[in-house]
Amino acid sequence: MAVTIKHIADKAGVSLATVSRVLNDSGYVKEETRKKVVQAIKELNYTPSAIARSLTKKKTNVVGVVVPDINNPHFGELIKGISKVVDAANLNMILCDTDESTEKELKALQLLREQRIEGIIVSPTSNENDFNSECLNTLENLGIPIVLLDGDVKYSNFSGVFVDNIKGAYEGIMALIKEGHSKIAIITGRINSKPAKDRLIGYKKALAANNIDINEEYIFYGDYKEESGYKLTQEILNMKNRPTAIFTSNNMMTLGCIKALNEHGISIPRDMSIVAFDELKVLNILGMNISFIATPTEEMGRTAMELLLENLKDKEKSHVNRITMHPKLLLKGSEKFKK
Amino acid sequence: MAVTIKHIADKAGVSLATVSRVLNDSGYVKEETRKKVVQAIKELNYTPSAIARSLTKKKTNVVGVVVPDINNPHFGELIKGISKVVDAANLNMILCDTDESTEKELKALQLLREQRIEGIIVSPTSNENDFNSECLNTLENLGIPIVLLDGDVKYSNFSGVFVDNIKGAYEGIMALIKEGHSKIAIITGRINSKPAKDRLIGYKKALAANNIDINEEYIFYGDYKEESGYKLTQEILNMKNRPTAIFTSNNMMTLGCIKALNEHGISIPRDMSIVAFDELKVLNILGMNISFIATPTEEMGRTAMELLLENLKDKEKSHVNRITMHPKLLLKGSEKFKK
DNA sequence: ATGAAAGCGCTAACAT
DNA sequence: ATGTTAGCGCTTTCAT
Repeated sequence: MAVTIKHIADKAGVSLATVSRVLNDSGYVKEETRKKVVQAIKELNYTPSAIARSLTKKKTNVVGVVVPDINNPHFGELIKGISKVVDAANLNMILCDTDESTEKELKALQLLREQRIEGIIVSPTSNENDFNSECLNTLENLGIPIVLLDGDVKYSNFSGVFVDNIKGAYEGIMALIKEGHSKIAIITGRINSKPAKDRLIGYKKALAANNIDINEEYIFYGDYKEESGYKLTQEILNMKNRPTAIFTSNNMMTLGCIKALNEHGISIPRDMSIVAFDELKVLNILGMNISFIATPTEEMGRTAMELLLENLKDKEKSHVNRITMHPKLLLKGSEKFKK
Repeated sequence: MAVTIKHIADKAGVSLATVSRVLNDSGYVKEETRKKVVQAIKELNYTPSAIARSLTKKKTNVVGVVVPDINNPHFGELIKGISKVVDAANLNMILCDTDESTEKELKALQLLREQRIEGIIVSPTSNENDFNSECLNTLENLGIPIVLLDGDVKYSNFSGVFVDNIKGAYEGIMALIKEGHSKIAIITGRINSKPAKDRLIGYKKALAANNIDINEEYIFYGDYKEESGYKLTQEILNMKNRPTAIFTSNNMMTLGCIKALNEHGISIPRDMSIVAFDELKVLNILGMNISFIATPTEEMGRTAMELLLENLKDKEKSHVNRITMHPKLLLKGSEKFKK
C-alpha cells in the first residue's frame, strides 16, 4: 500500500538521505533539490512512517495514560489537563481505559510497554494488587518514567500528583458537624485503594476531634460506582437509627446516592444532609446545591504531565517528585442540619 | 535501554529465529529449547517491540478513533461500544479528541496516518470543511478503511453508522404538538453539520405536517455546546411572543437550557415544555423527567467498529456500508402542555 | 551539497 | 528442529 521514502527518492532523482534531510529539515540541501523532493512528496501523497522513524530513532514521542474509566467526568477532566500539555509538547498519547479492572490495567501497561512509550501516567484502580504493583515496578526498572495520578501504589515511591484526601474528608465532615450533625454515614470506595482509605481516615479523624463515637454501622463500603452509592443509600435509609447526613467518597456514588434519595422522596437537606467528595459540575449546572470537596482536577492532570515531561527531559535524573494538592470545600447548603 | 531479541538469543544460546518462534508460537521448537528461551525472557524481563514487529509485518493492529469531545457522555458511550469490539478483536486503539476543532481533526488524521493505523472511525466535527473532507479522501485513497459515526462528510460516500435525525426530531416535535404546543422553539447545532441540519428538517417537517407556520424567530442557531444552550434559552425566555416549548438538538445544549430555566425559576413542564435530542442518563439518575429522543449510542459504536472490522478482513473488497439506526422517543412528561 | 551503507528490532523465507 | 539472511522504512555517520 504505502509509498515510502524510496519512491520519493526515485521520483525526485536523489538519494534516500537527501529525502530524509528535507523531511527533517536537517543538514544541507540545495533549494532546488529540496523543491524537487517536496514536489515528489506532494505528488505521491507521501506521509512518513512513524513506526520506521521510531525504530531508527529509538524514540516514539508517545506517552501512555491509564485511567479506570474514561466516562467518569473526574477522569475526563484529568485527561483534559494531560492532553493540553501533551499537545503543547508535541507528543502523542495512547489512552487506556481499564474499566476499573486490575487485570485490564495490567494488560494496558503491557501494551504500552510493547509500544515503547516514553513515559506513563497512571491513575491506579487499586493499590494492593501485587501483580499491578509488580508491573509498575517492572516499568520503572525498564527505565521509563512513571507518574501516578490520584492514587498511590504500595511499596513504591513513584512520582505523582495526589490530593490530600484525609484533609478533604476531614473538612467535609467538620462542616457537617458544625451544622449540628453527629449521626453521619460515610460511603467509602473500595477499601484497598489509598484514596478511599484516606477519606475514611479523614472521616474518623473529624469525628474523633469532636468526641463523637465512631459507629461502625455508619460506615458503608462501596466501590466507587454509582450502583453501590445507590444500594448503600437505600440501606442507610432503612436503618432504625438513621443518620442525618451522608458523606459520599466519590462522584459516581454521589449520583447513586441522590438517585436513591429522590426515589424515596427524601429532600436534601431537609430530610437528609449530604457532602460529596469530587465536584460534579453537572449538578451545579442543574442547579442542585450539593456541597462538595472539590479537587483541582484539570490542574492535577496538567501537573502530572508536566512532571512526566521533566522526567523525560532529564532522563537518568529521574528525581522522584510527589505533589499533593489541596481540595477545596464548596458549601452550597446541602450540609445544613434541619430539625 | 531496551533488551532485544538478540540478548535473549545469546543468553539462551540459540538463534534469533528460534526466539522469534517461541515468541510467536510458530514453527517447530523443541520443548527443551523453548524452556531455555522462556527462561531467558523472564530473566531479562523482555517485552517484544510492537514497533519493530509492525515494521516487519506491515501491520500495526491499531485502529484510530476520532471524536470531537471525549468528555461529552454521548461520545463516551460511542467509545465504550467501540472499545468492546476493539478488545474482543485483540486490536489496539488510538483515541483522538479534536476538541470540536476541524484543525485538530486534521492533525489527528495526519497523526493516525503516520502511525500506520489499519483503519479509522471518525465522528466528524462538521461536514463542510473542505480540508477535512479532503483529508478523509486522502485517507481513503491511501487504502485504509474508514467508518463514519454520527456525522457525515459531504461529497463522500464512506461507510458509516448514522441515526435518522430527521425522523427523531420529527417525532419529538410531533409529541409536543400532540400535547397542544404550537409555539415551539428549536435550538440547533452548528448548521454546517449534517445531523444539525437534519434535526432542523425534522422540526420543520413536523410543523408543516400540522399546518403550523414556521416562525423563523423560533429557530435558534447553537453550536452543540452547553453555553449556547444556556444563552439561547435566555433569549427565548426574553421573547415577547414566548414559545411554550423548546426542542434542544443535543445533550450539552439541553444542560445549558435546563440551567437557564432553573435560574429563571421556570418549572418544567409547567412554565416551559422541553424535548431533547440525545439521552442524558444523568438526568434520569437525578430523577429529572426530561423527554428524550434517545439514540442507541453504545450500539452505534459497536456497530461502527464491527463494520470497520469487516472492511479490515476483506481488504480490497471495501464495500461501502451505510447503516442508519432509529432513535427512540422516550416520553417522561416534560413535553406536557399545561395551561 | 549529496550519496552509500550500516543499523534500529523483528519476521519469514530458505537452508540445513 | 534450528540457523542464516534478507528485508520492513527510516536516520545517520562517514565519504566524497
